[in-house]
Amino acid sequence: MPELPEVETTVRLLRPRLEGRRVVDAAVHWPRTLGGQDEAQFRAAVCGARVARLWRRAKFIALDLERRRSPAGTLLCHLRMSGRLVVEAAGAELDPHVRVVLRLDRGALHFNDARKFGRFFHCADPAAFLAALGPEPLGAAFTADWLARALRARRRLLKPLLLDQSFVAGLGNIYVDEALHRAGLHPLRRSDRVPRGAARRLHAAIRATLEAAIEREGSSFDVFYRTPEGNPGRFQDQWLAYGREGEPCRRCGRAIRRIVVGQRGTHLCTRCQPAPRRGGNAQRRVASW
DNA sequence: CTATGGCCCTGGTTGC
DNA sequence: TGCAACCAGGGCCATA
Repeated sequence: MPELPEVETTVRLLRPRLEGRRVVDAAVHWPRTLGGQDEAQFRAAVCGARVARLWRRAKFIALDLERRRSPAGTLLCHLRMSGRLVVEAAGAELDPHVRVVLRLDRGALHFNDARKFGRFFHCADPAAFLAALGPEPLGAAFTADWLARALRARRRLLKPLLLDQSFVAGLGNIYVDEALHRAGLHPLRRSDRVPRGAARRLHAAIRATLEAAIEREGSSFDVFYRTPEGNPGRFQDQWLAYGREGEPCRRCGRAIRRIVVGQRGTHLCTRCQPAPRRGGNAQRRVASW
């Protein structure tokens, strides 16, 4: 599943092939990819524009567009589960899962998305569109101190909170499990009961995990995620918890367990990530008046 | 405020 | 062997 490291890898590898290119034509093969936007308006917004800059915010890939050197809005792409962006040679054969094609003055950008969850949005003001997102975990605003306070300000289970893009933006199921293992924190811990020192460990773990994953161009474990050059990522070889049910914890040797938290498969070491006191998952409702 | 569950989708896996 | 049922998973929405 493309999460921050996979999206960052996509942006980095796509940048030299996209920046400076002009969109000559747009074909939408699966209209729902536009999420309700009018297809004709979308095509009009994109065709003839030049890709001035490619950037990332959370799991969104953003293409700043220009016409005659003036801003012409931003195309935001979200890969969701199975989306992939690749620049192909002009006239390249169309894979049956390609949902959108932006024909360029040199080559063509193919949006391949088997599960059809990915989305393309054209918007005039991306900052407004992205305003509801929490801080970038690799950005300057995401400090250990901020995280410690933010955890205390909420009363959520750790894992669902870290998956909440309005809390921190960019983590998904894999990297939350990885970061929690690295920090030695149980996914069912309540956020407001995480001590300061543990919050600092979590902060460091999130950053280290993401940086290491970017370094290895993300994680691939099924047919879906590939870099824009067609290569699988290499971080799956270094997973500590995710996808390792029954395998020994790399730190202590105990078998990794899989539980379900908020409908999500969750992987952890019950020795390195001790369960919270009194169950933790049960929201004990105390009668009060 | 927080939690739960449905929905969107399809390819891969599991079960019979 | 063949086929149906099941499931994962990000984000969003309605409901409790």
